Amino acid sequence: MPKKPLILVDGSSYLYRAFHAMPSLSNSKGIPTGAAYGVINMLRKLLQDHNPEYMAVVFDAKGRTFRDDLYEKYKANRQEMPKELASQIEPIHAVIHAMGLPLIMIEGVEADDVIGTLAKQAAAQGVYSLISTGDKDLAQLVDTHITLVNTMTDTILDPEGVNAKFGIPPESIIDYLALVGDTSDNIPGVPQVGPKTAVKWLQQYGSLDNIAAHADEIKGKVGENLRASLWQLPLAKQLTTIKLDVPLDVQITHLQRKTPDKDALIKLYQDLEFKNWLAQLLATKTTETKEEDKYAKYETVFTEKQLDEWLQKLNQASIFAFDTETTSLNYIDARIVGVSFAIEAGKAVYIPFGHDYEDAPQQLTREYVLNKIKPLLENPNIKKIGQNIKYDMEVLANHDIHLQGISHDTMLESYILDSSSNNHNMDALALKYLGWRTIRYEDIAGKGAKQIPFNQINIDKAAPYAAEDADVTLQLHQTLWPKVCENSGTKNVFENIEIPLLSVLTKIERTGVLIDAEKLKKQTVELEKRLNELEEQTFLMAGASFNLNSPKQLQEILFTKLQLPILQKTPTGQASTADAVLQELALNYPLPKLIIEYRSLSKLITTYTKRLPEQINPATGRIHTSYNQTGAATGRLSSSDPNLQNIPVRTEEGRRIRQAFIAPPGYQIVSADYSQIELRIMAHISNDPTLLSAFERNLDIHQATAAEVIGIPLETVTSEQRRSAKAINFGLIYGMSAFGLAQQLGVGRQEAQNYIDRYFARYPEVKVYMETTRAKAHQQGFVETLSGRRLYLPEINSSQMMRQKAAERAAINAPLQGTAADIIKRAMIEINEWLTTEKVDAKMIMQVHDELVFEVAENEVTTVMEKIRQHMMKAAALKVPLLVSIGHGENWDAASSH
DNA sequence: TGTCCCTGCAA
DNA sequence: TATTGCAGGGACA
Repeated sequence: MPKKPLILVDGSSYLYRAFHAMPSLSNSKGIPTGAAYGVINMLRKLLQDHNPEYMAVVFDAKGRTFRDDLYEKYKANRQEMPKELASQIEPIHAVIHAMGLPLIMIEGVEADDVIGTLAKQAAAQGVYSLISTGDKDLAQLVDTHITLVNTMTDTILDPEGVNAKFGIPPESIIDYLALVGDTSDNIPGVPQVGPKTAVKWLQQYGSLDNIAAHADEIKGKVGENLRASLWQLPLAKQLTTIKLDVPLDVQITHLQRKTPDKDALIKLYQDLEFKNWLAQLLATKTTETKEEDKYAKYETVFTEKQLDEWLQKLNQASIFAFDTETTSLNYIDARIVGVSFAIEAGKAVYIPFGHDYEDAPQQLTREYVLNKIKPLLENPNIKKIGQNIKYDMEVLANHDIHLQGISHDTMLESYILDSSSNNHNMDALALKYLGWRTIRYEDIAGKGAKQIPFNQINIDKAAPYAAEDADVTLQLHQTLWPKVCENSGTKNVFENIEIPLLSVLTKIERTGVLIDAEKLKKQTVELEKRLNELEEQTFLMAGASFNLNSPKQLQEILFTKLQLPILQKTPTGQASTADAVLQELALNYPLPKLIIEYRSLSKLITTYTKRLPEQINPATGRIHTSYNQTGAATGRLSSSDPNLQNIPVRTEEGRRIRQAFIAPPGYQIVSADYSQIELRIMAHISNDPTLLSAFERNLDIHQATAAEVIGIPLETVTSEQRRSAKAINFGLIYGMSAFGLAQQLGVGRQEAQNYIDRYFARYPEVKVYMETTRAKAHQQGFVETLSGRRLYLPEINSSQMMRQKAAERAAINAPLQGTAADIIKRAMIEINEWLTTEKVDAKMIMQVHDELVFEVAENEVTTVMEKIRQHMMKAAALKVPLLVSIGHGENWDAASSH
């Protein structure tokens, strides 16, 4: 017989509670997981707190119960279980099984009845029970042997606890429930009798029967209600009474916990994407398997003979994974310290040659190893797999090795499968797809200020880490590649866009951009002078000095000290001091105007004029950005360190910064951008005749839109009307609402709605596109670009309307933004191909979403510009021409045709 | 030192 | 309560 208490879990009550507590949680594929998370979390806590020997998790079975037979309206107003909840039941049951916990469902009764029966059976044998539930109805079961615990709130109810909480003993709970009723179960109770009255009566009369016997004594409307309800109280009592004699096959002794099936749990947590629990599980698993077993098949190469043996194997392989270890994360400064290779899963080699810490063992020299592996890495017929292989290509290029045969990058494989994931690093992928907890860089190099570069790391520590990188990369590829191939669109984008783009980006990044640092420094001095003036004026006007860069202090001055009206709050409830707010306040007060100017100048200085010169690499004299190929869910690139995709352009002072992006002597900057590419894609996809025709006739699209919507001739459109039309055209791309458009235009909601209605009346096929895209997204859970790039929308069927609407807007935007991204990426690949094979004296130096920037030899500018235009135009065949505007000049600003 | 918040730059 | 990004400074743990 059990010594510890028997734990009985009311699974169904937690299921509903968890579902409503976190309805929006879902995994990256949009499968809801909130209820599963809640229930499993509760179970884990229970196991941790009590470590029970005997336990059962009880759920309601499907179908009718005896209560439905007693009372036909029982639970009549309860809605059917939501789809998002129903779909989680199976995984929850699977997890419970994998945890080794007995799971019970009995048809014809509810979970409560099973729990009651088991608890009473246990009590009869002298065994204590702890019932874990969120449902107060079970309080009727509490006695000397039975206690309730709410695992979510950590409250425990024993007989005294019930008395303290309800004011009545457990024996009275049934009577109490019958009096009060239960709307969710559709048990009526006595009208106007709530917890207070029911307790008062029970304290006075002792029981429901005695209350009924004295019903005449109770005065007033409540007394009348009681007398009118008397007939139904016996039934109510029957319904609320938990059955204690359910025929069960199981004995208490059958409820012993079994050993958890860790592999099954790992698989389930992977699917549900419960990363923390997964990591914990793997951590315990790793300590179980001996370290030396895991890394036994990794080799470290110290001799020429060893190297030759590996080279022979690698040269015979058709495909292998490899990784470089370097002195720095900066791809320009990085020097290679060692390389690792893997040809078959589980086996890998690390070849160190640059570890130079004190007492480092004798290694082969860098020159020797690199010379040996160069032909292998440059052989296009031997395919290579990497993780973020762009980085490896760049550092290899630093040593004059030009990687060929790049066929796969596991980071890109992960991205193409799920672009909305924000983490495609190897450790995360290994955990997600292989259930493998890798050695982290921090584990061997330390973190923060104490981190040491790879060349300082002991080879004994570095070798398993480095070899594992190659091994994991290979195994990830083996897992991910079949998934990529499942869908032809996904495979197409991977093979024809993302992989070929790698070499292009490598080249752009390594080339870098030339900056006129002196010009920027001069501008900094000028701007700082003006900034100081503004600061002085502000303090004078505000009557106090404060930190203008601090929104918190500024808010204090504006809204507390000076009592300006609060027009808008930030998402966290603070009074907003954002530009739009200050603009409006500036109409009535002088101070906000100064702050607006201060802010814009401060931004220009700190982010651009001061910062950019600091980011010039001393070795090359140029700025080298990083393009992140997996940064944007829609398929766009992103740029960082520094971000060259948000250089100012809208103001004169901002354009001075672009003037500092210059060409070297004998060269010119050429800038080419797609004109209205997203609207053109919209015309193509929607097939709207009016929109198509406007582009075919090469009209000013905003002017044409204004003419259509207002119903006036093209030439009579005013600039104000054009501005409104431009706002609606942009809004379309973003899946706008009437509210958003109203805000943008500064008009009323109704007026904005009228404007939208008129737009859709003139462009009916655009409306159809919007509606079918929304419907498709809801139905399949993802949207696609013209090339077949997918974007999953996990929240498209969220029960929170806000989230659902946001997902719908993303669904409308993604095919447009994503197709544009696909097109310019194709253009980059074609242009790079042409520049290389024709040995043109021109270099691609930047990409800014719909714009490509080049450095071109002066004497070739005209011909090169024409070629670039041709390549960009034919990067996609749409029903409308892809117009490219192109210009050249001494600097980026001058080259932009504005 | 790391993280969140607010703000603002681009397409 | 319009899409996608990156980054700086302040505030705070």
